[in-house]
Amino acid sequence: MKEKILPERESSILTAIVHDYIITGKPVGSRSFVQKYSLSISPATTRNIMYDLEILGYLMQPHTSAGRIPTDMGYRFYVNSLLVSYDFMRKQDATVREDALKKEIQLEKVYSSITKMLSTVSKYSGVMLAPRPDFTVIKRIELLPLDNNEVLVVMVTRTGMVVNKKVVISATVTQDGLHDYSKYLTSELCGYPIFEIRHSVIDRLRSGKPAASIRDLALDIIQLALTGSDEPELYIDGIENLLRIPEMVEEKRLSSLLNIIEEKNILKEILEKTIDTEGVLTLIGDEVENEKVSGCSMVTSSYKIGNKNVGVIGVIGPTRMDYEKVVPLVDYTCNVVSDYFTKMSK
Amino acid sequence: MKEKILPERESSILTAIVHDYIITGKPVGSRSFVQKYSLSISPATTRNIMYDLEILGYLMQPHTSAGRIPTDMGYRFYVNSLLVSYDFMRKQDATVREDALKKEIQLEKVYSSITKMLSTVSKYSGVMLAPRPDFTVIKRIELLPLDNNEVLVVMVTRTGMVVNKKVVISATVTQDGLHDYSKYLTSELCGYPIFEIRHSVIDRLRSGKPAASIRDLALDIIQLALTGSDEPELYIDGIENLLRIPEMVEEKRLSSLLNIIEEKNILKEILEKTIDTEGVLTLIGDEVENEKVSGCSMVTSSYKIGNKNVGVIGVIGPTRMDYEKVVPLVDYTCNVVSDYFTKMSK
DNA sequence: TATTAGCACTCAATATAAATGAGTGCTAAT
DNA sequence: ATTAGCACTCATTTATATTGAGTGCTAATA
Repeated sequence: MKEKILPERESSILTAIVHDYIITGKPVGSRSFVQKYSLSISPATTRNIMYDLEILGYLMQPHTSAGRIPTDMGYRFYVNSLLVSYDFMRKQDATVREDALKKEIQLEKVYSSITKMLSTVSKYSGVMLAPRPDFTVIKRIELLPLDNNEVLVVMVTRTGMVVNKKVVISATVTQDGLHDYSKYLTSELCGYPIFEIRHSVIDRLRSGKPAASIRDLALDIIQLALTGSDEPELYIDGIENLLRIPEMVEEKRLSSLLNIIEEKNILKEILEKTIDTEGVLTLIGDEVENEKVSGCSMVTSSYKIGNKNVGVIGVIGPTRMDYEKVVPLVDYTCNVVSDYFTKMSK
Repeated sequence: MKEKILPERESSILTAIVHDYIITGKPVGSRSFVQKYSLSISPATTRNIMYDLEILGYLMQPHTSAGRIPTDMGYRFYVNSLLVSYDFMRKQDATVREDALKKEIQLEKVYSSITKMLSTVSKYSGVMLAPRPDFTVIKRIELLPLDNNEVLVVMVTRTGMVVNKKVVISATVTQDGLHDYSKYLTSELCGYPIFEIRHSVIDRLRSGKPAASIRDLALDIIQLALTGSDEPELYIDGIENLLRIPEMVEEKRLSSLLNIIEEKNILKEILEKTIDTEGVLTLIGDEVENEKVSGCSMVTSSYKIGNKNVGVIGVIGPTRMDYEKVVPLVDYTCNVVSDYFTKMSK
């Protein structure tokens, strides 16, 4: 959809109006507007311009004798005309620092610290769609005896994360036996992503030339360890923040929000749709095509491992969100996350 | 503090009033009260009794011409006179089933599923103070090479949980070397709780008779792996639920609540204080001696490993909480958790 | 003596009416 | 094109009844 070109003055007034509304949350009226910004045009002129902008669909009036508020299209214009400045990021030291993440070997903690940080800095709610577990590339497998017939499967991923699974087997095996299994599995499966292991590698190995006797049981164990859903997990943080925003609390928007939190699937779907987008994506109001999140906006960006998009991070807030700060925040964080995953996977 | 004995009729009226207020949240007036419960006494008599109960401190009036609401003391009387019935627990299949927990080897997930369940069933907020990490008894230690000079320390606890730590060392060691270290560490440290290992066992081993050359580096590694805070972690779930309760949302109680969620320390302290209590503890309103949580009540219970109290679970809600359901819920869940931990640690 | 009908009184909550003020659109003059 | 001026609109605020569920007290009743 092509955007109409607005004359300079109209454009800057529109931008200013949207900006003002984002800050104050109150409809912007002509008189107080020119006064506040000491403009050199009269309220009447402003009114005329506002009228034009309303006809064009950028502004609307909540009721006849009120000031103007931006439509979704108005926000869109504002966001598009935003020359994103990363200045304020320098002042923020609460940002994710890559080296802080590096110490962590538990995926869940990495994810939650990223969302926590997004919500803390933005003062809205931070979300993260984790990479599909199936894309994880296995680097090393170690089997350890736990109990009579329980085996602990320790899998080290290419990104340096460690995943544990408990597997119950019928046969009993010695510790030395398991040690051999581990070597076998590591040598055969190292470098493969989980989905390949599940769908082809195991079958290939099974039907291959009759190998050592260890083969079948070892494969049984890893097969069990890799069972489980391939759903990418969704992390949310900072819902409390949204409750500090008046227009969120009002009406039934609150309960609609709580529903979303409870059934994360809706959000998951929305985020999954955006995964192939490059750069920061702002979804304003109804652009998020889901009536349950009407009145909300999302700023998202897909992070990568290497040059493949594997997941999405983002911030959810009211339509009246401080895009000027959130956009660079999401962009910056996304880069950090991409770098982190990419470096780790080398 | 000894409780005054109330005559049968007074007592049952008080109980009924508190009950009614818990359900409706509205001050209970004499006329509608007798009507609603088709009592055989007149409103006037009820008023007299209410007056007495007010003098005794069980009830109060929000304003002169309103009905009565319970004081903290009134709630206390109600809770004390509660003959806890576990009937409804049978109908709840959303409760934690021990066998569901048994499949899990990640402590964090066990904890969060317990709190999630507490909040889901109670419709309030579920909390859990996890056992101090230092009390964990080590059953088995395994060292695996990760990278050049990074070692993955896998610790299996007596309760069957698995804890991973990454340790960076200066020396380089072979895989076989690590294997020997593992054996050494397991044989020396198995059966000791972490705090003993930290405070005495390591020292003792170090100063013992000069052992194999592996000793010192092995001890270095485990020492690094065991560094870290001994703070018991706090898990919270279902804050959303509290936002559905009118009196929580009103005034600044909401923000006070959000603060608590943000700095978990306050709650931690409160819960830690209760850890040596046996059975279910109800803290009503100001009995939680912290002005930040005024207007809230907590129902808690300490769970055990063997016969030692190691942590606390509980439910946080408004003073006007449905104690009749929450008390058995917390009690029951606590038993399940105790049994679970105890069985696992055998 | 314990209970209750009756009555005057209170006061939050609700409904109704008036006043305010920030906003608009339109027109005519600059 | 811009703007001063003016009549008009309407959410918000303020002021003013009205209502109704509640109380306490007193005197009659069982």
